[in-house]
Amino acid sequence: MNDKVTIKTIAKMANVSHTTVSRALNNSPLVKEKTKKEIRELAERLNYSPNLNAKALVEHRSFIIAVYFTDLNSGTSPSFMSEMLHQIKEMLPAGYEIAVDSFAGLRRANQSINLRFDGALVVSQSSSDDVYIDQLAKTGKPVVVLNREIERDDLFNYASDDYSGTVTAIEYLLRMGHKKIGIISGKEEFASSQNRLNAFVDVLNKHNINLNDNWMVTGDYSVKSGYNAMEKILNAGELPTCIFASNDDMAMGAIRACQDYGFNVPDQISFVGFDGSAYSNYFIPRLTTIKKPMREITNKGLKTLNNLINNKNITPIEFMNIKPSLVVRESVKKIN
Amino acid sequence: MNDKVTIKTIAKMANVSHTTVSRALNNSPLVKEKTKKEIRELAERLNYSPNLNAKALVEHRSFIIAVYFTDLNSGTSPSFMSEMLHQIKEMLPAGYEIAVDSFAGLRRANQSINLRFDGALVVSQSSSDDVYIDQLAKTGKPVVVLNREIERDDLFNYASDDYSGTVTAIEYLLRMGHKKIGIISGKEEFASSQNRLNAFVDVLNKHNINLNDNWMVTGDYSVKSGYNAMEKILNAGELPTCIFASNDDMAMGAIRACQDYGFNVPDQISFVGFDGSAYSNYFIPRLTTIKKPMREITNKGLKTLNNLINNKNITPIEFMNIKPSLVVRESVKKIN
DNA sequence: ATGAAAGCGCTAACAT
DNA sequence: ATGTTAGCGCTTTCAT
Repeated sequence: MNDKVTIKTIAKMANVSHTTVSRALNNSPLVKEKTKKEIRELAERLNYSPNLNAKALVEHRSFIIAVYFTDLNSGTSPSFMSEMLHQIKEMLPAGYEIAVDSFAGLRRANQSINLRFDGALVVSQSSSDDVYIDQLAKTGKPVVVLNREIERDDLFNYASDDYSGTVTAIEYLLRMGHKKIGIISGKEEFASSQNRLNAFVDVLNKHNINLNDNWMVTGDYSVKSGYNAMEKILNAGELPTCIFASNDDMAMGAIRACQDYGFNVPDQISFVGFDGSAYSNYFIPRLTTIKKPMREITNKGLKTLNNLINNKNITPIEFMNIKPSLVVRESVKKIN
Repeated sequence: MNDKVTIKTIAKMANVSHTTVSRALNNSPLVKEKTKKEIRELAERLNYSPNLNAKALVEHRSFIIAVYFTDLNSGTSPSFMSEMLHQIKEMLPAGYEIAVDSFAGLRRANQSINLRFDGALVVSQSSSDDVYIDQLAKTGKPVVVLNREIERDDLFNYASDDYSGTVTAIEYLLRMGHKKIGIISGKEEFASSQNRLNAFVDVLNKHNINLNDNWMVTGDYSVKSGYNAMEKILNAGELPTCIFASNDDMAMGAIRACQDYGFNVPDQISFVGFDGSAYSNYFIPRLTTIKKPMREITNKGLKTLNNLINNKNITPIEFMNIKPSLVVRESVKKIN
């Protein structure tokens, strides 16, 4: 255990002041090349690694990027989360850590946000996040909100256009001849659920198609909730010819329920999901779905955050609603 | 923006020294209750929040728990990862951050481990992690390795017993009358793949059942790789009556392939998976699988790490291989 | 091109 | 019960 090699250790060995060591290690032009080289070699040999706490204290930055999710164990699909973290980590400059946390966790523990971060990336699902987003914004540090449209114009914000994605889905169903259309909604407090539900209602209204209350049920975005929701529909009398599920996980659960109750998908009941999850293409039947533009959203967000942190920010605050796309596979049957 | 409220700000306002403020805020018994109360109220009112960098510098700890995965975008199943992070976050004392990182990321960027952490939790899949685990161990700080059995006895280590789990699976298949058994292995460099493959071979040998090379293929734990692997088996001539897939994701991909090639599962080909993933119970057919004891592993690991960090450690270093359990569902058919 | 000294915000001896 | 002082490891004036 090489006990605490600091710049002073190196300074002594190199017969220079610790100031010079600091400058050399930070590649300051003020230090002679020869000296720099010596010091660097020494640092390498001693396995020196700077004390980030000290550096952070004096530089007023922490080398930490906070990544907040609405909740870590529900609502946010695991594959979304892991892809997100991977992408963030890859795009971040070396030396930065990502601190993962959730607003739901803070709420449960009655805590406030941690103030030690240089920039925050919020993957928001619910307007209940707003109080925390506000706390983050008040720090004056760079904050970028992803995934959900927020009602403030002082923060960069990139989201997927859930409304238009749902319109695309429902219009596709109509084109395929469906008129009896049901919906399995997601968590009621999630903006995405609300937007998708609103779009669903609007499109059917626009086409003068009656809404059947029995065919409109609510889940919580989990596979199991999709299963339960579908059971309700299956037990309610007349059946719809197709279901729009607010996400792929619930669609899969619901299709499972159809199978258990002896209904063939898509012959008797068709399904459209939402997300474009990794499993959707391998499910039986392969799921027709609306693919969320995750990569684009994350990419945009991280570029912006990096710029903000490095003060390379010239662009004004921007909001972008990125359009998802329809992926046609096997779970929707064309009917006359 | 309340610019930098420090203990000195509070000290001045309360007409005490900053030391007293520090003590009061840390609930030292040396401070009079009345003074404490005043100071606390003042802190609250001023929205004071301690500078963790300063605190970390002087206390020689950082309030950061490092969580390392082998890779963030492959090998580690997303649902495993998100459940893990959730559990970790819930069990951690308030004020701690979790810094998520991956060894694969470090390798790609040619970086070393970050030294700013009070304890590290390693979710290891591969022996290629060992070089980094060694770096972590050398810091002398608490390190707990999860998920994979490591070949050193100076670190706490909790893993799932992949070998025995696979034995259970294969013996179940034999009991169900199967003799023509194939395997789809996971990433070759992953210990879990090797252990599962070894157990597979050993059990069949023990029962004097021939190994058929055509029925032994390798994937990479992804759904897609399961699909591709199964295609190979399907195209290779005589078919096995069942397949042991090294994880659920590959099983699902493989079943998808069977479906596409017109084979019924489980009537023509049976399947056993491994993991007990969230989707396995909703797949069609519901997947019979070996459930990894994730929760137990994570729980054990975190308790130990917490104890280690708080020096409550009396137990000697321990290694535990926790046994997984068979979950019988619908993907295995009994044959005469 | 290099060094001396100050200070970031906090805790901890060591007074009193 | 409270204050004074020093110091954690680093960067940054200000000298030289």
